[in-house]
Amino acid sequence: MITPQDKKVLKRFGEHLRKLRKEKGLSLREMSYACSIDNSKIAKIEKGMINITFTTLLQLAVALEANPTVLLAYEPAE
Amino acid sequence: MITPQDKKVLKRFGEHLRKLRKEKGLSLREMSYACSIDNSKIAKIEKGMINITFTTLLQLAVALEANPTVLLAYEPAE
DNA sequence: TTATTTGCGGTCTTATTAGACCTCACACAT
DNA sequence: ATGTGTGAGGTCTAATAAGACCGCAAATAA
Repeated sequence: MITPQDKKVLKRFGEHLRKLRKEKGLSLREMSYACSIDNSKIAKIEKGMINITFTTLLQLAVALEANPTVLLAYEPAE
Repeated sequence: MITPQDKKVLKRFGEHLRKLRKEKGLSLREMSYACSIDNSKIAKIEKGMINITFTTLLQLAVALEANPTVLLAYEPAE
């Protein structure tokens, strides 16, 4: 069950991910290629539409060439 | 699809989680109570049997009273 | 011994992710 | 105007996480 609370959390994470991707100068399709995740899926993640799994989280880190912890290093929803 | 590679990754994460739980001095049931995740599920996570979602990851951090990044701060499988 | 706790694994249903593909509108350059 | 890249969503199937419950064997306590 995906609670309204979760929605906010996922949305916040999505914003963070988007920021990281932009900083890295990647387009959705470029990032898609870099981590083998469909670009439409990445867009959904950034929009907080899906609750990604652990392995997907690590894949994203690969594309960003960053330590996975970076993906969780952000201010939670205020 | 859950590849053999993923299996290793999840197993490694499970070991790390288990270590964190032990350090915190929690039993599976205590932790279960602390984050509202069924104890049988936590056992499976520690055994690397399931690929948890983002929100579940955050829930685990709650039980450990730790920053979510701590859950990803470990040496990946060698 | 007896009782309690603990880790662990199985089962079942439902909700949802994964994964692949497609379409569209918009911007910008050619 | 034509082509290209981009963000954003929609659709479909198969795989699987979520969630809740149960039972058991070994360890621990009483």
